[in-house]
Amino acid sequence: MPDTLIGESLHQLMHAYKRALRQAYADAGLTLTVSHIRTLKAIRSLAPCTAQRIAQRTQRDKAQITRLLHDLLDAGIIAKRPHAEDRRSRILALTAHGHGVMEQIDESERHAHQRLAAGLDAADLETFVRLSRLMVDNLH
Amino acid sequence: MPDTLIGESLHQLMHAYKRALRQAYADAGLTLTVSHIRTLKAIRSLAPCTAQRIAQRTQRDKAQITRLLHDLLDAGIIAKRPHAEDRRSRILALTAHGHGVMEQIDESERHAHQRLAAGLDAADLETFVRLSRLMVDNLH
DNA sequence: GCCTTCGGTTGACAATGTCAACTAATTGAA
DNA sequence: TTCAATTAGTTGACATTGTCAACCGAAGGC
Repeated sequence: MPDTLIGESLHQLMHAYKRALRQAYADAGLTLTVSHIRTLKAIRSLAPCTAQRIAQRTQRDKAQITRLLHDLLDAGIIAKRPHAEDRRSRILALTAHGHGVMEQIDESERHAHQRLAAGLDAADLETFVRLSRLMVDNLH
Repeated sequence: MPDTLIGESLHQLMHAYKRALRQAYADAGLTLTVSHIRTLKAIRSLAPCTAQRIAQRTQRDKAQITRLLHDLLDAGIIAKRPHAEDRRSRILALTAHGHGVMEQIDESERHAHQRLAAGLDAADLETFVRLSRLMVDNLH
């Protein structure tokens, strides 16, 4: 098994996946980028949460998170309130509007994910995720 | 199995993998980017080949390929010669210097790949690649 | 010969990623 | 209590990666 095969497979899959996502979002009339949407999913999943928590979850640079959050706040998709215990931090959550946007996102991704997983059964998918996780953990 | 789990796993794995690669290249004193190196690997694998072939293999935009090839030609890592049958095209291959650089690249990646695959056996890796390929094909 | 398609180039811009410097807040040790 | 070290988030600057368009000359098909 040549090492390069994993790397190349990953690159190609990532490109293809992102392209599929972008197409799905564009088809749904969503103007948000993959990064914005990924951040929103993290917020939904972690809500209520802080910027730091999102950065940890998504393994992204806090500077990037700040910028993405700024856009999402401006768009009224998320809202912030003070953190009860830490004045440096804010608590973030989806707005009602944001919940609607998330539904659009979920709907638009449905097709992309169905295509991605066509012909793969639940065990395959679970294996893929499990192996991915192992590899991520290996690199941390 | 929530759809978002695959996507999020992929994002995280890709980020981690690229970071590991960049670190490995930097540690080896290589100044080439992940994209340059990926292009070189394609050339080595396909040599002799054309820009178009590389673009196909790596699923990248031909404009990007042109730019990357330009850098690699400038650095003397690859060389070009006329295409026997198509005056629009050139045949590309690694130079002797380029072969040396590739050895450095392989050496530097060794560690990163070992870490990536720690605790995974050959069957796991093969499964990962197989599933990745299936998914890429699904999206094309 | 003519028209369409194609390989590669260049331009322009968007998206994503990294690192540094900074401020204000928090924490923990003395 | 004090103070130094650390931390959450912000801003700046720049690099890397990705997309799409326009273009030119070459190739291919009718």
